Amino acid sequence: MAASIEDVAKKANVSISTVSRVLNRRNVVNADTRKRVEEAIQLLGYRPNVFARGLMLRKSNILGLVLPDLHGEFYSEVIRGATLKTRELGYHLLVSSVTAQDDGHDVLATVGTQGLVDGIVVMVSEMDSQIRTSLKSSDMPLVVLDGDVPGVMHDTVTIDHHNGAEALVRHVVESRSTDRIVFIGGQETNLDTRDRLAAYEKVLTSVGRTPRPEDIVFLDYNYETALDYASTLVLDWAKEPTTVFAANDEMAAGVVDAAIAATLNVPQDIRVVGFDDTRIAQLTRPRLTTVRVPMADMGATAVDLLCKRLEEPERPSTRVTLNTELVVRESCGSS
Amino acid sequence: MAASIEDVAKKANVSISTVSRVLNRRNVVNADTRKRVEEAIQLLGYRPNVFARGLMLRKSNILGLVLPDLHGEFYSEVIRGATLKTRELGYHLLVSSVTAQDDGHDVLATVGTQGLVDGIVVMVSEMDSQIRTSLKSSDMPLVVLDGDVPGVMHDTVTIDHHNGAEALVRHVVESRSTDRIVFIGGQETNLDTRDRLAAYEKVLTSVGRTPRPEDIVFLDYNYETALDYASTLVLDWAKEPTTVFAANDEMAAGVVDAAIAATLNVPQDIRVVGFDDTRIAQLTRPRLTTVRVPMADMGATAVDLLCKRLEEPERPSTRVTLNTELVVRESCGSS
DNA sequence: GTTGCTATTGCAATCGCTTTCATGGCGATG
DNA sequence: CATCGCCATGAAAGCGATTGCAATAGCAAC
Repeated sequence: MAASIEDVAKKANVSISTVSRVLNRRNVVNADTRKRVEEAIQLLGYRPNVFARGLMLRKSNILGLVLPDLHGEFYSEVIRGATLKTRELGYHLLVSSVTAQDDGHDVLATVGTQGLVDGIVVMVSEMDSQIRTSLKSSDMPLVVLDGDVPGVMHDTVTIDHHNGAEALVRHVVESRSTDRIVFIGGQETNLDTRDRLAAYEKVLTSVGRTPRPEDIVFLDYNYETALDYASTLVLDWAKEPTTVFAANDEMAAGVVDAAIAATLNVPQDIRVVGFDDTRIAQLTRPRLTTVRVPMADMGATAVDLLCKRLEEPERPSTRVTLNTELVVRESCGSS
Repeated sequence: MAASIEDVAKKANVSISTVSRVLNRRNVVNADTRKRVEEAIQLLGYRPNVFARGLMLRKSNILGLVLPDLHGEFYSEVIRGATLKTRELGYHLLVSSVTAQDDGHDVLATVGTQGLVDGIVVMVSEMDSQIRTSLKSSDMPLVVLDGDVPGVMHDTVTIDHHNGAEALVRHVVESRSTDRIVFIGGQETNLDTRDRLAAYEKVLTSVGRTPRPEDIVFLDYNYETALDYASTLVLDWAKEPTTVFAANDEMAAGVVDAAIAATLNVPQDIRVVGFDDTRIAQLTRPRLTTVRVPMADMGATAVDLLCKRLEEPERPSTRVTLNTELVVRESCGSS
């Protein structure tokens, strides 16, 4: 049985109040007394009980992180950034994923058991997610990663589109002005996909071209799916000058592999660009032109924002936009 | 302010004891009463306060997961498996990483604050890690992932070497009996690296060959490092029939890329095999012969084991060995 | 010698919940 | 009709901290 504050008090010959005071650096405690208490603490290896503490303080020092699903490098990096920052700020991180079946069935149940976490970082990748409604019924400090939850007060971390998606499409449009550009997204309801598609349409429109519905398709962000899909179409695409814009690197890699399997040359016969700049982007041959997304930074920034709000609950809600960067490699034939 | 048990009691016109009883399905509560209470709970959206509960029960329903570092797909998958299983079993998962600087400075402080977690899953990848000593001073239920902590009672999840590392080396030795085999490990103190090296030495010895020190090198599991390292040596290697056995796929990919950069052909001029069968293994050209490691399974199994122990603290400590599988692709020239 | 401060420290209430023990009601038994 | 035992429920004692308030002591000022 671990030592309690009472054990410490006894050993140091003081009351528990005094022990608590030296622990919380409150009202001055006499130097001698403090020393005695500290020795006792040391001696007994005493650690305050989180529960008792939380009960009084109504604070757990635990942050919740809810991700749509924990697949691939993207999420891995977000978690990594979040973990490190959490640690740095003296908190703990409770990670939870929301699987498809259980679409936000109850985020609050997962992570929001009364008092368990002081606040949460949520990545809501689906527009119509039930997470949103769950979120509304809570008044827990909230940071939304790469999205928005209308009707709920929260801070936000997003990535900029101007230097990212738009720059990418602009790059393609400018260097390959005659190319047909095929957009391959993740799920149609996915927010990132929407944003990237919006950038695609915006840039095309800005140069006087009209996005064609048949050039836009929604898959699921996976390599295999993109590979399968592209396999049947890649020869068609290659009949005219075409660039494929995949909403993430995995799918881009799938397209590249489909092209290669069809004995096409990338970028000579067909061009491919991806998104995220994960490790994958450097491993395909040719390497992928893509947009670098500061994945770990996103996690870290979200945690940072959350902690700021915990310290100062009344601060106006903020939105931090992280920079992305166009990374030109060989897969788009213009490096 | 969230509703407390007392609010529920009042609304249902019973005492808090009764509310507590219907919550904990203990001694039979009269059906009518129970119904009244349940309605009140529903109505007020009452959720028991974790702290008050934990204070009495000395149980948080939180599991800790401590990983050496949160890089790459390997860890991402472990976390994924662990999260899902944790969720399934009704627990929460607190994830923490141990960075190099802070080498297990105090795992217990990180994850083991008095009572915060009910037990932990630890991946100790360094042999001399201070984590080990930290661990000894705790008597928290513990599951060690892919390793061992002598002197501390714990359950263990490992991967089998026979069907994995050894099969891989055997495959190389048998299909390319004249090849020099270069082993590229992660850090020399890393347990996985030790295991894979052991397999390498064992198989070589078993066929009457003597492992040569100059064929064994320790890097850091990273693509870039392996790329740099291999760049300077790959032409040398290629002078005689050589297969490079990298301790993970990332390094293998680095070697492949170094070879390609040197205008060598893989597998004609030099062969490369990796480990883990991460996504990367399918993206390199040629694709990597490697060993499939059930990464998500490892996380899930560890969590499972931990929960079993929580339910039955006195059960004998167990060791679960997960199967790995040789995956032969093109990079080793024998498919 | 009182009185008034200040610096320390202790007492006790409180947080929300679990659980032991006591109580009251009631049908069954002798 | 008194006794027993069983059910269902309430009262109250913690669990281990924090913290407002009271108490004590030492000291200066009048």
